[in-house]
This record gives sequence, structure tokens and C-alpha cells, in this order.
Amino acid sequence: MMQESGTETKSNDSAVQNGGNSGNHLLECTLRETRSNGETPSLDAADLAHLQQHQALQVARQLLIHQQQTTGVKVHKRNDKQPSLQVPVSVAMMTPQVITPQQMQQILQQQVLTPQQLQVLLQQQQALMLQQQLQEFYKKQQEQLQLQLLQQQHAGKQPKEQQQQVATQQLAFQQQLLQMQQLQQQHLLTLQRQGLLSIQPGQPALPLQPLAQGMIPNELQQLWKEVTGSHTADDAGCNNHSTLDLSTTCVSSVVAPKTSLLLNHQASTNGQTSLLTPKRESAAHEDYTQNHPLYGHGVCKWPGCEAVCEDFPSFLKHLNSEHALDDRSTAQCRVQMQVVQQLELQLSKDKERLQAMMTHLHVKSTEPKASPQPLNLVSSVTLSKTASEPSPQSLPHTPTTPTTPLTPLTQGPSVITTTSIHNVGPIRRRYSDKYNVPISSDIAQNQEFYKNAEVRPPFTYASLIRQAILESPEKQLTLNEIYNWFTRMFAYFRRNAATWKNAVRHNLSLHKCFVRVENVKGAVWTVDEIEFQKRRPQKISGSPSLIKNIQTSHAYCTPLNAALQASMAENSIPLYTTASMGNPALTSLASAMREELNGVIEHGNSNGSDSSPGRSPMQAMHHVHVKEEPLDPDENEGPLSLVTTANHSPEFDPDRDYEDEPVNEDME
DNA sequence: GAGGAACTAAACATAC
DNA sequence: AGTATGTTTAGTTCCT
Repeated sequence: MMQESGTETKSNDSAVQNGGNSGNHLLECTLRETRSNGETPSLDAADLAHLQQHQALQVARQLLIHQQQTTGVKVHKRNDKQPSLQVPVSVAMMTPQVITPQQMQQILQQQVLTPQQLQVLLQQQQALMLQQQLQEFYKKQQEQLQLQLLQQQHAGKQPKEQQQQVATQQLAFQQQLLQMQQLQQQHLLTLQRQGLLSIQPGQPALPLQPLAQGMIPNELQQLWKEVTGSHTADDAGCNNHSTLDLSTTCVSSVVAPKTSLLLNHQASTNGQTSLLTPKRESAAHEDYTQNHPLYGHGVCKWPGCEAVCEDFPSFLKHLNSEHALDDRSTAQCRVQMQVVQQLELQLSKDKERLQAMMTHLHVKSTEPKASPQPLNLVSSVTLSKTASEPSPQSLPHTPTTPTTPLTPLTQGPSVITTTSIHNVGPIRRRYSDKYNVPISSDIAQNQEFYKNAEVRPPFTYASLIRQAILESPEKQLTLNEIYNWFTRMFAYFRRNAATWKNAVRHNLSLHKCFVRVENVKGAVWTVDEIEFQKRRPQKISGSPSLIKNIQTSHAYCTPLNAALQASMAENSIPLYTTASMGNPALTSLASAMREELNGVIEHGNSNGSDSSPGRSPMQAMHHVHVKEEPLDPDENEGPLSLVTTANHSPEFDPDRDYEDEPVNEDME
């Protein structure tokens, strides 16, 4: 119980990065950029001026904040909602010197401008800076191209062809640069029109809302990436993805990563603008030609285009001719942005939903038992597990709220870890596994645990026997195979063989749902699902909570009914394992749902269904020994899954005879 | 406290 | 005879 704090406190860094207020954020951003610049031991004049400019701008912003607070100008709502989006972008925008820090400080100190005016000024400054940066980049590209040209001429390798190619590239760069400049201006105008940039005179403006802050992060990143980012060779992170990937990867999720990613991204772009050597730029350019987000596999990846371009220059030509800055391209760009945003929104919603689902299911699995003593693994181990361990899906668990209505049926798969072994004590009693724990998902989830830890699985012998049989390919096992399954799947059953084997035999004989079938090889045991169905109504009617939970799970899984019925009709195995293949979470969830549904559906079809999985093998058999069980005590251990785990431990020798060992457990 | 379920232990039968 | 398999009974514990 105590070790849970460790995993819960991992996100401290991100919490710090989240930065409560924009002021701190400003400082942090400046510091970061200062650090990134300061990593080079000797700052040149440009860097120093750059830093000074940042500091001056920051002072200006602080003053603006102060002024707005004192004059009662209300901060725009979006400022509260997206505090982290404002600064990093804006800071990164300011590279070239447009107004000297001294000038800026003068302006600020004299306070001759209103906040709105200052903001307009800032935005204009930043737009200018961006343009200057673009031009600077363009210059560098030109230099690099000229250098390449010279080198190629010097080398005398197909000079004409190379020259042409370089010229084409140069032209393409020019065009792209121009396009991006136009695009940026158009973005600005559009955003202003849409009110995303609050620089209207009559409207309370964001004090710290500079040029870029009003822009949608995706848009901004796309812009930046197209201008500079993709040219960076060592930009291993987001820039290696396509533009959309960049957006979804870097802008979605939570604020802190977003901020840091933005910072990193911009730091790298700034850095490459000023620090890249020609050699690196060359490499970067090469990388860019190969990794242009809109070009791949000889096809233009502009949404809805897919035009074939044999090489990169032709792609650029195509890009500039077909996707030039016009209404259509702009509209497509906006649509794409909306698509990305929508996807992000959907993703976040689905994440929330999934988390709520998992939380809900785990909350149920952590239902505290009334019994004061830990009676089984479910009540003891799972409880500690849920509080301390992240789920395999790395979803955070929310602590069990005492007021949450807890129901025992719809438990999700519970994962037991070795950290909770200490909770495993002598277990006398099996958890009442009817409708409680989906055995297959529990076994699947905790398979390694059960295999390695000598803990008794929280299921009855009957449940385990049934599971073993249902896991077999033909839904039938000999007694010895059942034994082997027990020893293979559970370390616990590798000792005290006489005891549990006797119990297995006892259960097989006692419970009507286990049918002994004699075939040519000998006797095998199968599971009679009809017997299982027979008893369910009694159980359900006897327990209102069970009825409720059956209904709950039924409603929950309603969309799956058809598939479930279909899959059950064919002995049930493949459907969910196929559908959820490769996803343990889905597998266990599906199997859990399925186990719940087994009972519900079969209950509904209980008047002699021919599709009962247990039937088909029996019909091919000769002697079926029908037991005349009075009121069977145990034949229906709840809806056990028909989904197989079929994960046999390779290191375990099923033929090994685990003989009795000193009994040191199960003693009471 | 009663009844049921699950478990353990054991006796017994049968087949190989 | 020994072992594996299968059946049945009895006693205990725990839960509802």
C-alpha cells in the first residue's frame, strides 16, 4: 500500500513545466532560451543582443501586465484557458532585432502607449522579426546553394546538370519562402478577422498576446516547420514526422509537453537559423528534400492531391504551381488544421473516456470486502495493486472513492504484480467467483504472476477446471491434462499435488457441468454449458445485485451482442482474440465483457441452445455419463470466458510431476 | 443461526 | 500390487 506514492509522483516535472501563471512561464522560457544560447561558451554580439532583446521584451510584458492590472483592463478569457500557449511561441519569434532593447525599454518606461498599442506594436515587431528570420534563412540557403554550386563546379561533375538542379532548388526555396511569407501574412489577416488576434482597438486585448499567440498551435507549428523546422537535420523529435504528426504529437495531449516541445522546437529552429554551419545546412537540406512532409514515395501528400512527382524538384514545382497561396490552398490548409484539431479533440475525449472506463472497472475491482481478514487474492491483492500499480495501459488510477457505488460483477481485469505478493497469505476460501472476476482475463492479465508466485488463484476448482477445458483446442481434456494445466498455469499447484488433485477429481465428479466422455483414447472431460445455464437464473434471482450487474453489463456490451453470439455459435474462440489481437488491454477487456455476456446471452437462450460450446464435442462421443446431481452446488461458476489465453509457459515442463511437498499453507 | 457453497480429506471402486 | 482415475461421503469454513 505504501509503494503507490512512487508512481503517482512521476509527473512533477511536467507539473512544473505547466507553469501556473504566464509570468513565470515567461521567465522560464527566457531562461530556457538563455540556457540554450548560453550553452555556447562565448556569446557573440548577435547572441547577446538577442538575449538582451528578449529580456527587454519580457520587461515590457511585465510592465504591460502591471499596467493592465492597475488600469483594470480585463484579461481575455483565452489567456486563462491557454496560458501556456502564449509565451513560448512569442519568445521564439523574436530573433532578429527590429527594435533595440534600449528603444523598447524607453517605450515601456515612458509608458507612452496603451497596452493595446503596445500589443499591436509587439505583434508588428514579431511579424517583422519573423520576416527577417525568414530572410535570414533564405540568405543562408542561398549561401549554401552557392557554396554547393561552387563545390560542384570545382569538382567538375556534370556541371550543367548540377547547376540546373541547384538553380531549381534555389528557385524552389525562393518560391517557398515567398509563399510562406505570404501565407503568414494571410494567416495574420485571417486570424485578425476571426478575432483570434485580439488587437481590435475596442476590445480588451491580451496583454501578452503577441503575434503568434493568437494562432492555433497547429497552424503556427506548421508554419514554422515549413519555414525552418524541416530543414533541421538534427531535429529528431517532431520534425521527423509529417506536418500532421507534428501537430498531433506536439500539440495534443497536455499542456506541459506541449510547452516543452514548442520550446524545443523553437529553440532548435532558432538555433539552426543562427548556428548552422554550411555543412550542417547542407545535410539539413538533404534531409529536408528527403523528408518533406508533403512529399513521399514520389507522391505529393497534399491532402487530396496525390500527384506523382518523380523527384523533389518536380515536387516543389508541383507544390508551387498546384498548391500556391490561393483561396483553395488556404482553405485546404484550414480544413486540415480543423481535421487535426478535431482529431486531437476526439483523441483527448476518447482518452478521457478510456480512463474513466478503466477507473470505473478498477474501482469495482477494489471494492473493499466486508470481511476483516483477507480471504482471497481479489480482495487483498487486487486492492493493493490497484492503488499502487499503473495498469498495463499506463493509465493512472484514481483512488477508490468510498461513495462510489460498487458492484461486484463488472470488474475489469486485475493485474497482480509481484509487489503485492506480501499480501498473499494462506487462503482458505475462494472468492465467490460467480459473476465476480472474469477468470480468463484475470488469468491472462496475471499469468506471469500466477506462474511464478505461489499464490492461490482466487477461483474455485470448478472454475479453473472449466477454464482449463475451455482453453483447450477441442474443449476437452483428460484428467492428466487438467492436472498439467493447473501446474503449468499456477505455481501454487506445483505443490501439495495430492490435495489439489483430489479436489480436482472431486469437483469433476461432483459438478454436473463437467461431463466425462469416453472416446477411443480414453476418458476426457468436457464442460456442459447447458448445465451452466440452468443454474444461472436461480443465482440471479437470488441476488438483486447480480441482476443489476448483469443488466449493466448487458447494456454496456449491447453493441457486441451480435458479434458475441456469432462467435459463441462457433465455439466462441477467435472473434475477440482476433479483434483485439496485439492489444492486451483490449483482449482482456473484450474477454471480460464477453464473460459477462456469456451468462446474459446464454441466459436469454437458455431453452436448449444447440450452439452451446460444450455440446459439440459431446455429440461426437460415445458414452456420456450424465450425473444425477441433486441441487448441484457448483456447476456454474459464473460466466467463464471462452476466450483462451493459450499462453503456455515455455520454461515450464508440463510433464513434470509435482509431487507433494510439505504443507505449509492453507492451514487454519 | 440456518443453509449453501467451497474446500479438504478420505474411503472406496474400477481399470490398466 | 501399485497407480491412476472416478465416485462418494464427511467434516470444516465461510458467506449470505
